[in-house]
Amino acid sequence: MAKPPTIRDVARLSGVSTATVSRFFTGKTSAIAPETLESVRSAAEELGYTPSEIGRSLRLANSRVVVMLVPDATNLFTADVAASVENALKSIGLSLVLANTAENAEKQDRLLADAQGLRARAIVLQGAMDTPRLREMSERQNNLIFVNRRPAPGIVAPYVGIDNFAAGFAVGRYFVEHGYENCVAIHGPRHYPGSSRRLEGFLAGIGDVRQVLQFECAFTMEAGYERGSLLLADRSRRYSIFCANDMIAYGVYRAAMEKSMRIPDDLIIFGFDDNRVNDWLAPWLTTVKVPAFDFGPAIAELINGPPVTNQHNRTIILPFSLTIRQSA
Amino acid sequence: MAKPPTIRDVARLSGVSTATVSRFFTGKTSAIAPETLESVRSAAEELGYTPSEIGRSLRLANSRVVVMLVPDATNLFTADVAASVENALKSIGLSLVLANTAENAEKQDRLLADAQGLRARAIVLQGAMDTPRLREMSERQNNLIFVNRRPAPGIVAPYVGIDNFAAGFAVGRYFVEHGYENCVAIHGPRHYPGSSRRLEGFLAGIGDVRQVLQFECAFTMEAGYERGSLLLADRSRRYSIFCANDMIAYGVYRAAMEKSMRIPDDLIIFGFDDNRVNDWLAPWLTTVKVPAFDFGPAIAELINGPPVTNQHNRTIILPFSLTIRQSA
DNA sequence: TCGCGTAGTGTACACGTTTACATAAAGAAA
DNA sequence: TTTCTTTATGTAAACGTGTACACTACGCGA
Repeated sequence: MAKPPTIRDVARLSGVSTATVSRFFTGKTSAIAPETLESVRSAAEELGYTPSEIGRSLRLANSRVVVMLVPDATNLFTADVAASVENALKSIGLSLVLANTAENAEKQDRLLADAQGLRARAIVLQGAMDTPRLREMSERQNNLIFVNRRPAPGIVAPYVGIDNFAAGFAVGRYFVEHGYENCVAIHGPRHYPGSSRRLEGFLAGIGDVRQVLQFECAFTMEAGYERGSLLLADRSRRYSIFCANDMIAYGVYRAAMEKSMRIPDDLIIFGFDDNRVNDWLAPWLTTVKVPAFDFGPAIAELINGPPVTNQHNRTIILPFSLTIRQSA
Repeated sequence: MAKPPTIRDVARLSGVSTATVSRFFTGKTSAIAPETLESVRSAAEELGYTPSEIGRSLRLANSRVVVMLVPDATNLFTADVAASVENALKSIGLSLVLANTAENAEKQDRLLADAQGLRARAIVLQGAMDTPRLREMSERQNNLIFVNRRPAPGIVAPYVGIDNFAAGFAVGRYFVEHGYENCVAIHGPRHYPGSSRRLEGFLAGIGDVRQVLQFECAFTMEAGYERGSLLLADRSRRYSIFCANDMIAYGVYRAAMEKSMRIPDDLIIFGFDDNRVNDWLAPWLTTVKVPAFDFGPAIAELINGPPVTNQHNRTIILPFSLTIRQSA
C-alpha cells in the first residue's frame, strides 16, 4: 500500500508552505487569499489527502478517541447504550472504541492500559471492577467516567446512571402492594456495587413482612436459565421473581416455558433495564425501564463540560420508571 | 489533568537514554543489562508510564486501529458480528472503532474520511453503499474489507460472507418442497447488492411454478411491522413470507400476533441471519443461520494474512444452514 | 517622505516515539 | 601489548502536524 500523502506533499503541489495547508485544514481560512485557498483545495483533492489524526493528536497532545469498556458486549441493554454513546460522540467529533472485559478483572486492567496508551480523551466504564490499577488511574487522571454502577467507595469520578437503590425499592414496594408471595431475588454478582444497591433497595422496599430468597447469578440468559430451572423444579409454589436484569429474566422465562408454566398465573417475573427489543420479542416482560438512549448525550455532556474543578458533583442521575406488562 | 509522563521522563528518572527505555517497552530486553532493566521498570512504574500509541503510530507509520462501519448498530446480527470482530482483533493486538452509517451514504463517506484520518490498519464495511468516495478509496488503498454484502461490481477487495444467492436459493427450494402457496418476499433495499442476490436466489429456487409477491423494506423491525400489517390486512390467504433478515421477521410476527394469527397455521415466516437471541426470545422463527461468530476470526485472518499480491482471491465464504423451527 | 497597521505567507520548533549508527568498555585471541 | 569481537548503551534523525513568531508588501494618514 502506497503511503498516504502528507501535508508537505500538498504544500509542494500547490506551491505554498505547510503552514498554509495546515491553516486550510484547521478552518483558519479567513486569513488565506481566495486563490491560494483554491489551489490548496485542488492539490489536496488531487492527492486524496486527509490530515493525519495521528500527527494532529501528537502535536495537540490530545486524541479524539473515547474508549468504552463493557462487561458483556452481548447484553442487549449494553448494546443500546453503546449505540447511544457512539452516536452522541460522533456528533461532537469523537470516535468510540468499544472493548469487552468479559467480566474479567485482568482483561479490564489490560484494556485500561491500552486506553491509556491511546491517550483516550475519556474512558467510559460500564460495570467497572475494583482493581488496584483502576484506583491508581482514577487518582492520576480524571478522564474516567462510570456508567450505571458506581465505582467502589474510595473512587471519586464522574458518574452517569440511575439511582439503583431507588429503583430496587420501587420494585419491592410494587411486590408488597400487589401482595406477591414467595419472593425471590436473583441478583447480579456481589462484586458489582450497582447490583448490590438494587438488591438492597428491593429488600428495603419489601420490608420485614416477607422473607426473600436470594440467589447470586451472572448477568446472562444462560445463567438465568440455569438458576430458573433449579428454582422452578419445585412447582408447589407460585414464585414472584425479581431478576437483576432482563437477560436473566429471559433465561428464567425459558425455563418456565419448558415446564409449561404460564405467566402470570404460575409465576411472576420482574426484569430490569427494558432494552428496546422487549417491545418486539418479550412483550410479556414487566421490568424497570432505564433510558438507555439518554446515556450517550449525558456522557457527551460530561466529556465536553467544564473541566476538573467541582469534580465531586459531576454526576448525572437519569430517571427510571416501571414498565408493567403481562408478567406481573 | 496533568499531562502523562513521556519516555524522556522515564529515561531521566532511571538515568538511562530514551533508546534504552524504548527497547524495554518494545520487548528488546535481551540486549539490556539486568540491573538497567530493573531500574527502568521501577521508574516506569513510579511514574505510571504507558507508552504513547500516538507517538508510536507516528514513528512506525501505522496504527493499531481497525474501523468497522455498520449500517445499523441496533441490528442484532450486526451486534453479534461486532462482538466477534472486536474479540478477534483484540487477540492480535488491534482495537476496534465501531461507527454507524445509519444507511446514509453521506454519513458513510464522512466516516470513511475519519477512518482514513485515523490511518486505520483496516476498514471493515458491513453493507457498504456504492459512492464515488468509496470507489476512490478502494483504488487508492487496499485496506478495505467488505462484509456479507459484496461491493459494487467495479470494486475489487477482500470479502467475508456467505453465498447470498445460494442461501436464497435454498429457501426457495424449501418453499417448493413443502408446497407453500402465496409466496411473498420482503426483501431489503435494492441498492444493497447482497440483498438483491438473496432475492435472486430465492426466485430461482422457487422457479417458474409459483408467482412471488415482492416488497422492498428497510432492515428494521419497524419497517417489517409496517409492511406486515399492510399485507396481513387480507386474511383470506395463508401467506408464506421470506423476510430479508430476522429484524423484519420480528416485525411481521408482531403484526400477525396483533391480528391473533397463529404460526404456522395462518402464516409461514422465514427469516435470515439467526442471531443468537432467537434461541431465547424467538424460538418460533425458522431462518437461515449465518455464523456471526465466525466473522471475527475470518476478518482477523484477512488483516493479518499475506499482503497485496493475490488480491482478487482474498475472499472467505462462510457456510450457512437452515434452522427449522415452528414458523415454517 | 515617513511611520504604522494589516493581510498574507513562510520558517522553524515541538509533540513522543523507534531505530540505524556510533561509541565505549570489556574480554578474548594473538 | 595489540587487535578483534561482543555487549550495553547513547546520539540523533525522522514520522506528520500546528502555531508562535518573523517577514513582506501594501495602503493610509500625517
